[in-house]
Amino acid sequence: MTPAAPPSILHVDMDAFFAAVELRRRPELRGQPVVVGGTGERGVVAAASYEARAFGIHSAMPATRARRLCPHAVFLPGDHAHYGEVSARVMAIFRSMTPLVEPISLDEAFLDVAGARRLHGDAPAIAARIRARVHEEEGLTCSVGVARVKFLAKLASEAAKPRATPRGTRPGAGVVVVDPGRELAFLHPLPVQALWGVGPATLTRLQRLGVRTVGDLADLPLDVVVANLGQASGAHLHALAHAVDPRSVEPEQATKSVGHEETYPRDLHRRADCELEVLRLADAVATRLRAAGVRGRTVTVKVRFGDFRTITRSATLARATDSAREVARTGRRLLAEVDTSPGVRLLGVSVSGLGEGAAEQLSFDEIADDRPDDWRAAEAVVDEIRARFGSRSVGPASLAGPGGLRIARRGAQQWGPDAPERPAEGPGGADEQAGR
DNA sequence: TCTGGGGTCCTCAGACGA
DNA sequence: TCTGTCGTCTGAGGACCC
Repeated sequence: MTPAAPPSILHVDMDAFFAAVELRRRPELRGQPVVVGGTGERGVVAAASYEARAFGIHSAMPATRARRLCPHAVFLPGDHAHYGEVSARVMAIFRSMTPLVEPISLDEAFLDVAGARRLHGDAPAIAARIRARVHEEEGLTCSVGVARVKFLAKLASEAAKPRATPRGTRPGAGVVVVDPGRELAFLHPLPVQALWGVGPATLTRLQRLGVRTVGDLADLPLDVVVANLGQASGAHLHALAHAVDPRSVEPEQATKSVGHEETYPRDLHRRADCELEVLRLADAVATRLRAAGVRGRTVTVKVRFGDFRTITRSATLARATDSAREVARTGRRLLAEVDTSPGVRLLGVSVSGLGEGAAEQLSFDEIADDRPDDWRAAEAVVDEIRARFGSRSVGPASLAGPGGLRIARRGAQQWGPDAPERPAEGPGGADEQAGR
């Protein structure tokens, strides 16, 4: 029997990332409960310091509830641009150890270090080295899981994390290694919702089958799991329960859709307001498509009503586009099918079916359009002006108001609308430095 | 308790052409 | 010409992730 290959997949997860970055900027807040996220009534928590977690606050919790749980916590609006900069430096540390880095989000990534052993040592040694460098160079802490496959590495990093308790923060192991010989012993006692892909709906179905732990799921016959969860999810989760995960670390992931959505502090009732918002969102999405050098064929409009009922309407164009005018026109056409009078809480616009922007063929619609090349040239000029003078320097005339242009930007409202008392961001904000 | 934003993937139903 | 089947595409919605 050949010995099992040593584990070489790392999952690195920054500890309370956004909160930790804020504490680094504001050391006077250390030791206090700090909550980062949307500050308005409809905001949610993006990250909570371990002191805040001791009060039961966690990410994705409505901000209003977090305030009730800990009224004396310091609530900070998120700064997506800054977190992105810090994240890029942390990812660079990972890439200095191995080129096989798959970022999952700003604060976590998978690494395959099988080819880095000769240079940097075995996987646990590399994990320890990464933790030390992230701390030395960025003043931040992270937890690392090491295993033979991705999802076990992810569960291991979770096990390595510090824990918030009412009596204070209990430090974590920092690095947890799941050796091939003890994978099932590590995995099977865990609650089944620990598996990636088991959310509230799947958990309910599994509980109906009497499944509580990953081990319970592993004991079920495959056909029973598939019959209850569907072919794809059923087979996938059943495999995970047996510690089988064929997914490799993929450094290059092509974007499949680009979207922008926004929850409003107050529901929108007037159709004209909704149409204007669709224009804003379409402008933001098209700008990002052009920046990425891609075009898409399917335009989707998402509408969430005041009662949280959510619908989508989509249309596939004859040819791919990156034009704000075309995305907005399609978006408005889709919006026309929707009765907005009950009140609209959220609007979103996204473009999918993406491909490289080079090849194109004019459609009949476009040939009939008034000089499409002029529009394309105009939008290219808009991109150039924004790159030099900031995103609010130029935009559709209908978005101009007393406070200047209302331009949507990625991450600007990541965690819900801001509280009304927060001063409006003027020219010279973080975004204005971008593209220099 | 009242639920963000940016994504991916899956399922299902209906339309349509071969 | 009509009907049934199959595969593919499209649209809508749901579940899940961070």
